[in-house]
Amino acid sequence: MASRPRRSQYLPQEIEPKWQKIWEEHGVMKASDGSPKPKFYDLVMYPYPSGELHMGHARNYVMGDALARMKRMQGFEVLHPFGWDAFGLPAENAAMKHPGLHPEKWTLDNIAESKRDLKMMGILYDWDREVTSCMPDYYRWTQWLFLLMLERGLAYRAKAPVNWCPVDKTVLANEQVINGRCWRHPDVEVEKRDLEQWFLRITDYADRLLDDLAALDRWPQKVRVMQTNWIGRSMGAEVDFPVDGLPGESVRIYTTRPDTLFGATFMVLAPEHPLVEKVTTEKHRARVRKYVEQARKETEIERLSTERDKTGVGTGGFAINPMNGEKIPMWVADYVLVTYGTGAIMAVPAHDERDFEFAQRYDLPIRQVISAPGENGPLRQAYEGPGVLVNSGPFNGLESSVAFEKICDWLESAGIGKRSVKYRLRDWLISRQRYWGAPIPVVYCPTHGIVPVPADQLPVELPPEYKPLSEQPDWYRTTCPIGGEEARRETDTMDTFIDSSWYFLRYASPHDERSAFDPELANHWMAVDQYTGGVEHAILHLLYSRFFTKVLHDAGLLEVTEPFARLFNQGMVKRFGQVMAKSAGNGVSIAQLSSEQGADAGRVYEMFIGPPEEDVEWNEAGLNGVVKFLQRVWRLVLEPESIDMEAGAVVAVDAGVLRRRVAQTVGRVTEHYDELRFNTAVAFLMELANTMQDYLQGGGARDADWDSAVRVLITLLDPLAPHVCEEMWERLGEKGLLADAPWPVFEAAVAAEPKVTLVVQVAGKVRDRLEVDTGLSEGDAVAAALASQKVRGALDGRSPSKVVYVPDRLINLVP
RNA sequence: GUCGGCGUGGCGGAAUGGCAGACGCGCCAGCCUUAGGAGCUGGUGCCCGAAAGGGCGUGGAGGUUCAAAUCCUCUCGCCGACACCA
Repeated sequence: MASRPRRSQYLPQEIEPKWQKIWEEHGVMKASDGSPKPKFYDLVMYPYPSGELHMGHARNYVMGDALARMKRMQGFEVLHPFGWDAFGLPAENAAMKHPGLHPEKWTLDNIAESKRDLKMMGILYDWDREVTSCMPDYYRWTQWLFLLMLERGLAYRAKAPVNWCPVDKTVLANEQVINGRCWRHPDVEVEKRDLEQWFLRITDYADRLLDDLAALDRWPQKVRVMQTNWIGRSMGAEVDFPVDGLPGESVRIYTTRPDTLFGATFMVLAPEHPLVEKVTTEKHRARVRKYVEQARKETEIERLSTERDKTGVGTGGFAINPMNGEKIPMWVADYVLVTYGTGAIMAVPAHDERDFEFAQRYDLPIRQVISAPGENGPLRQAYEGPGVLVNSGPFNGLESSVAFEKICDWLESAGIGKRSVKYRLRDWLISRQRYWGAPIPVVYCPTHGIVPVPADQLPVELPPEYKPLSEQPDWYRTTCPIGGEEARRETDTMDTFIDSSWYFLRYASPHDERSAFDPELANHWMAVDQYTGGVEHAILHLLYSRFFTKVLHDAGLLEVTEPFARLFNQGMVKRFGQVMAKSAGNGVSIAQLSSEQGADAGRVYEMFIGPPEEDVEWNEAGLNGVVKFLQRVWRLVLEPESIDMEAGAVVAVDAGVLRRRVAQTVGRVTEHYDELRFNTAVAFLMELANTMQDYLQGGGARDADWDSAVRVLITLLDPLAPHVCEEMWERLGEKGLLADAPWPVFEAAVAAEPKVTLVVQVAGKVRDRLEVDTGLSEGDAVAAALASQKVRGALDGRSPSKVVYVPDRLINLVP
């Protein structure tokens, strides 16, 4: 140990646990429902409880925490809750791997571990409001919401093709099918089975889910585009094509290009289309059956691949094009999907790439009906653009967009077709043949059919034994709630995305035993003011939550129609070029960081490392830089006399410059925190620290200006490095967060830019400086300057080689 | 293929029409020191120059503007999402 007096350093290992304990004892982040303060709902996506956390997980929690702390200091009543998306497959996998381990135990153990790490990072949540989706007091209300959907006609049962493992006798998720085989039995081919499944009618809300996106102007553009594409609304027409030789029979097709109807040279039915058998002639029957059988076996993924050549078979049957009475051959091909539109299309090879490819392969006729600019002679590829109609009888000469409307009018008046809107969004299949989920609360009664479990009998609790519900007769045997007959419970559980579609409402009244949420409290806290989480949820979770919110609004239980006012997707943390993950073995453990550089350093570093929406690479050297910064702040605040003054500062910072820097920092840091631009906020704090150091080294007095700089520095840094800041407050003999240290306000008098200066330079020689009133925009200020006598004189008829607009604050900061 | 995003020093990145490279890392030189992965000072885009100073510079090519990393057109490269939706 050195005997020379050391500069003091703070020891995170000592002060961090100390403050974490104090915060917990004082319930610092508990949200009060009846507070007169304006509310701020700061939410991070609740995670799947995966156990020990690393710094990859920490990034968005630190962002959420920093914002919560700032908003609290700004006088908001902050709701910053946390919970666990606790149902799901990983728990079942763990249970299968370790016989005797129950998914619930595994899950709750993981939660305890994760929770410890969050606390170790100094993240403050209102733990009184913690929700855990796998607990009966939560899933009871998930079940209640299902019943609400059922009551409102939004839940229904229908047959759907599913992946079935014949050995496990269960349905598999798409992710569990590997090369057409069961993930747990690599020798066993997965079967496609049509099974009765539960669906939610999200398509009823397609228009509203799409149209309301426009109002979400504080969502990333990217997410709105993704949702728009996912919903995929298209405008077109349905048209009936009579089947030749089968009077009264017709095939309905859907097209977005009714203006190309005269170019239909064949028709294609999806293999599953109900009329395939009927229109097929005897001669073609065997081949068609074989093709249909083959198509059924293929997975969705194989079928939808564009890489693949299109295949199909002729049925021998013909349809009549209602526009011109022409007989066109009917084909069956798997590039037409039974689940979209009407499951049948008219093929217009001249104006559709896919039809063109198919026509070429099977030598089917191609007839151009839209003139392509600069093209004559036979088309070498499909022309999908707009143009003037040709070969289209009475509609020749019309522009395609006009023809679209005229032909639709004609179809409607002739009664053979109508305008139609279609979506690519499908209804939401929510039943899962899994144990670890919320049981779907219905009973099958031989007399009364599907009977919802009465709300006062909820929850339908999971049986204690971990075993498929369909193999637990003691559990599923029950009586009909209506007539008391012997009945059977639904043995499917719900998709975990249902759990997460409403958890943000439960936080408003987490212990309510009479309802899923107290409408009054939910209306008080909603909408979420800031929602932060990974972009991987850009579609599913965010779309489902929007759907649930709208349904609850329609049911009169919620005022808002959108749950999340502002959305932010943080980037991922990488190390050694890979995303930090337990499986990759490259995670920086929170426990270890905490015992070495400290949680504060980790927090500040992770915010400083790069733009919050970008992926960033963790590196130790950068972390050490932040450690140095925090230690420097510690010395500036607590022992400024230790700052070496011998060298003297070359740039003398006087009190005026210091004051100005302080005011500027308050303004910029506040603004950047609000926009979650933490990387630049940290840079501004470092600049302030640099200026303060220059001030001391230039012999600046430790007077009121200095004290105010110190106070501002600690306050602004507090949301990111709360432990060390609280410790500094205490050592200065002042109150910190616990006493609601107010957030500094940008002092308008100093902040305002009273003037700007234009520096005019001609040929690098002639210079002039001109002060311009503020109130003028930059462009106007420059124009005014260029028009002024003073500048005109300096220019002497030449044009300026350089005009620089310098805001006053910069001129004063940079001598 | 379609849609979206991004290209700036040795590195992470600032600057969203107004001093390009803030802030940090790294590196160079020096200081201090019972020596140390500590602290302090100065330097650090590239080229010419002893310096003063000058020239060039935000993937590339054009354009708009007094002024462009920023806006527009084309182009090259990387990343992401969707992917036969008729």
